[in-house]
Amino acid sequence: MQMLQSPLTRKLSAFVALSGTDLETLARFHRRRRSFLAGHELIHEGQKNQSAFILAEGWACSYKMLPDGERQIVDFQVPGDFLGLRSVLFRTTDHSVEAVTRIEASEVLATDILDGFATAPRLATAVLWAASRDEAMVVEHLVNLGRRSAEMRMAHFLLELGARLKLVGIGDKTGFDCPLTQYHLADALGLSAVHVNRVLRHLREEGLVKFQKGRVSFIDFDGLTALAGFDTDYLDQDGPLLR
Amino acid sequence: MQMLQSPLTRKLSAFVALSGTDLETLARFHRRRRSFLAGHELIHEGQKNQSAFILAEGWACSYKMLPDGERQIVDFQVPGDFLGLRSVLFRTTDHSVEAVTRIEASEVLATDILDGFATAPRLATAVLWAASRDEAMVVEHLVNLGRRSAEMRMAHFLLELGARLKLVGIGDKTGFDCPLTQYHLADALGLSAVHVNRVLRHLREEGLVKFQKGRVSFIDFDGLTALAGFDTDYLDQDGPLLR
DNA sequence: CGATCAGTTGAGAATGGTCAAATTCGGTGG
DNA sequence: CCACCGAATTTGACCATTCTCAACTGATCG
Repeated sequence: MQMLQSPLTRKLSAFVALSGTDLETLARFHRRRRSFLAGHELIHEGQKNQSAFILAEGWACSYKMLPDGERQIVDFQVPGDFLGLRSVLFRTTDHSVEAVTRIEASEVLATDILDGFATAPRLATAVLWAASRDEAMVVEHLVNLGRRSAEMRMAHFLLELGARLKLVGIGDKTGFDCPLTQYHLADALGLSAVHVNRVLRHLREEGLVKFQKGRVSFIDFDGLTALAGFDTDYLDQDGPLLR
Repeated sequence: MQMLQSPLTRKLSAFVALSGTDLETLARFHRRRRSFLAGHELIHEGQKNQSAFILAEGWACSYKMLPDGERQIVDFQVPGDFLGLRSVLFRTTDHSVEAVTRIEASEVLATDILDGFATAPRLATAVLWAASRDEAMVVEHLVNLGRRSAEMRMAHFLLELGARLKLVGIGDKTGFDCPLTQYHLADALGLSAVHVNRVLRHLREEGLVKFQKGRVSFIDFDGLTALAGFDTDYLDQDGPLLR
């Protein structure tokens, strides 16, 4: 089985050196390749026995709807991220996942994961690490919503996305291509779309970041980092760790 | 090893029927019993190789501090909950945990958990479930902060705590004893302590819920549930599941 | 019996929301 | 190539939720 290094492999390798068995098991997660159009809902809140996916190509977002029709985006997923891993063990899925762009993803059943854990313990640790990292991002997002101003939220959000994309080889310190609309940002940051627009303008006028025509450009990276109080520690991605 | 059923055992059993081996392994997690005074910080953000704890008695809270000295409480822990499980695999811990009351907890090392996973796979699944459930609560909390008004946040928060405590046998439909101050609520809900006070007064005047002298009393449970848009699905606690 | 900490209340300010209307832009059909 | 459409973005005016500051009450504790 000779596949090019998948984004997930790349990400996990940044945490732990994977053995041959690990890589084979991981490769087995990548049978059942699927592709979905932008806007398609892969995972439905309230669904029973939902399987998970590994995102290979494109962007997705996970969210919850409220009774009044409002939406809160919990996180965006980029290549190498799991979709729906959290509630693979739940009776009913607690959130939905939708393709933001056209995406390519591998479907993974709950049994694949649990069996894989039994045969490749080091991989299990790596997947646990990835899940912990996802949770750490959700936690940081929560802090963002609870205690930061609209401007800091936006700055922090763009910096986090930049850091995550760098890890999978998309984008660099100067910026990244970003298919999100201002409505996506609003639903993620707990703001109105109108205010998102104002915040983006202000950050642009301050000479910190630009978000135009589907590209985020960091103008003053350090200034932005300082404004956001951004610290990459919670992403835990400073070179491989063995244990 | 014949110990009375610990709150964690009780909680996990609500998810999966544990075998003898599982229970023994679980019991081994409960060596290294510690006790801490109210206010003690058990887990420090930024610390390396921090161990985790299982809370047996009392309340704790996990939080992050911001550069400007503000605090965001991510979650409260009640008996049966893990403390610091998320970053047991991280180089540096991404959050702090502090005892709200005097607490009793068992210290668990990263190796205990990983070795335990190898010998008791069903227990591993149960712990993964518990971790997923913790994450689901953080996600619901995030939705709370992003898209709900102060009043709905408070209502939702009190209902969730009530549901969690019922699962471990503390409190019931009429209410529960609650050692939190209004400052705790403020830091958890992303509000000022002043506004927390006003919101509580309003909920009391509406005849929905009372929080006085360390006790939360549900007056109109259904009305409160409707106001909050509270749905227990994400807690996934409707009777045991085998698989 | 001060001291301290949690809770309570009021007045004014600020951040961010709502509503409504323009403007830009990428596509699409003629 | 051009007219047109819908979606995304932009801006203004006004409004509301929540914050901040400040003062006061009440309980607890040495």
